[in-house]
Amino acid sequence: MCGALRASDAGKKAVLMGWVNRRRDHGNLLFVDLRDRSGVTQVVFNAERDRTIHEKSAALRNEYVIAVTGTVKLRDANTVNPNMPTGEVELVAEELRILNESKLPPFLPSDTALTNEETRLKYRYIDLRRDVMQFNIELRHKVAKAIRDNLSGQGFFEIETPFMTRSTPEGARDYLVPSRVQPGTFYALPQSPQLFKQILMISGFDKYFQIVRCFRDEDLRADRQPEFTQIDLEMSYPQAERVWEVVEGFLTAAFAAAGSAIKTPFPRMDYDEAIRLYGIDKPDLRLPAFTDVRDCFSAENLQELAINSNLPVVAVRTPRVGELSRKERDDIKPMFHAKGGARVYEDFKRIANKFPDAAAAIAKKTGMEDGDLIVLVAGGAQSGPLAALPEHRKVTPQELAIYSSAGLLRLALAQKYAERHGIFKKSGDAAKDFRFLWVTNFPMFEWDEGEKRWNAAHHPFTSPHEEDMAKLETGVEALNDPLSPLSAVRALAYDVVLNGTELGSGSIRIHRQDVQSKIFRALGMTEEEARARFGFFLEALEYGTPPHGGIALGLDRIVMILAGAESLREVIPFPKTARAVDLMVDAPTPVGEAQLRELGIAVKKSNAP
RNA sequence: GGGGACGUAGUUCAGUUGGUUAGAACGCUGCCCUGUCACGGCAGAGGCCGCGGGUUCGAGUCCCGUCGUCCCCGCCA
Repeated sequence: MCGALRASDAGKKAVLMGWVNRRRDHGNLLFVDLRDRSGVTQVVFNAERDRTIHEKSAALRNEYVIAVTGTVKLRDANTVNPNMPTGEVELVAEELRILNESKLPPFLPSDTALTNEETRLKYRYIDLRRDVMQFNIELRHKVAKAIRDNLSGQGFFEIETPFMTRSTPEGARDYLVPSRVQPGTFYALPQSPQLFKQILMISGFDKYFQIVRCFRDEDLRADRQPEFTQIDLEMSYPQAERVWEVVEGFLTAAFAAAGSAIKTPFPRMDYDEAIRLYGIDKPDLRLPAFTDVRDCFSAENLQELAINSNLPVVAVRTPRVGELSRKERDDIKPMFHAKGGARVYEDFKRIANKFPDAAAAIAKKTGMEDGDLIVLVAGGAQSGPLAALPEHRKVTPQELAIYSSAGLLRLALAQKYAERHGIFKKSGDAAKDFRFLWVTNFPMFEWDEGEKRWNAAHHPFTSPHEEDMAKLETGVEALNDPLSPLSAVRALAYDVVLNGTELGSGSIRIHRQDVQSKIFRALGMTEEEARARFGFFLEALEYGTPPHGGIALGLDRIVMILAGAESLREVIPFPKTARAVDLMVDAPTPVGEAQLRELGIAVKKSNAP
């Protein structure tokens, strides 16, 4: 292999095959860097030593595929290249075969400047030759293998589930596959193997896992692709803590495979606490949490600032941004997307001028240091008096509006000034670079303001807390009430979060048919609707279902973070663009009339006025 | 569905207030070069300024539309 030769190989005969990475022509002396996935070795064609082969080498161009036979030679001390692993040796060419020529590529794998992504994706086969991509794909392989080995070692069976399955609308949109044998009917590609893995528990395979492709027809993001890979697992009889142990086990193995020693167990945090401290259910622990500074102001202060004194006043601290220019301060306001009645007070200096006592108290309470930026988010006075809220509701909708708009601003500011505070830079210390967290006790239901009903926050097979069953009973009687006791039902659901990215989501499932029915009812589904959608599953539940639970983690996201990449596309060999297009194969495409006819499908012309 | 950024040579980019023949670097082609490793030197080729329309004596530059890529919000049970 091109990356394998070392000083100890000197004098040996060797055959190297690979691509011409670079060519340096010195007249009668020609150097070629020969590349394969293992690395690069310098090959020397010397006219003095062998005129014929030197003449032949003149035809070599970038990305030609060649085979070179020669002798491994120790380089002279002054020609050693300490920057490459094979830099102590070179291959003196004795025989050259050009295995294939290459057209002039649109960009070279050896280019230092990165080509625009559109071109990279169109010529993905060339892009993948770049050493970074080779590294990422190899990393992906190692991580997946470590996880497989670890879960097998923990007694899990890898079991496949169907890709062509049943559409169960609700949640993400399905990708549909038309049936030719039964025209007018469709399979759906799985959004996750959720029901199949639960049925595997009912079937007695008490520890299941699968590294499996999932499909969701939703809009894309840097960390969301329409097809993505999950590490899906399920086990019988576990407490949530047991599932977390399993996950911490395989993540430790995966990160070890990537050269990082992470510490377990991961810290845990209630959903409500996450919202209060970070304004988001997937906090990035590398950045400082919020501080509630309402009590730093006097009642008169708050009135003067037109701040609602019943709601929290959140201080967002961004460390070490230094002195901000006037323009930079002005730029903060547009970064703030107010939810509800939330307002931003971005000019801390002005507050300090007007209310020196309050500012001093805030600086002290937030631990503000020189160069730190403090921005306040609070409820406007006009956001009105507090509605009479049921006391079981821990974070009220008005509070949530403040917390979550502050949470978004906190991340946007951290992103914008990443260069200055340097918190996102890898330090090499795994404990600092990888901040894992379990977020637990999610609410079971979320109020859908548009539809005026309750949705499952996780999925409808998630078990509620045993203690909250009573609230479920009474809540079912108040289905269309946003203040229904349903709001206080906690789910036995948990997310694993890394550096502000949701890696995975899981829960203890419902194993009793009567509880499952109640949940469907709470979601506004009639018995008939539930039967029509999930009948097969409800029936299966009635045949001796063991308690069970599990989780699914995004493999792509794990590898992305390990690779230090900004986008999933950097760790997926053949990804899609933001409009879900594969630029290399040019998919999706229209299909022929004949093919459609056979499927009993007619395409409606959509460019009607 | 909404907001924002971008689109100039094969590639990465520059292009001033709207003004002569649209530039640079890398890559490419040819010639020279025996110790380079992001080799060097000389010469050369290479442009539908994304596409369509408009304003103007004159548009890469201003306006409108459109297509494409990226980022964010909504969405992602």
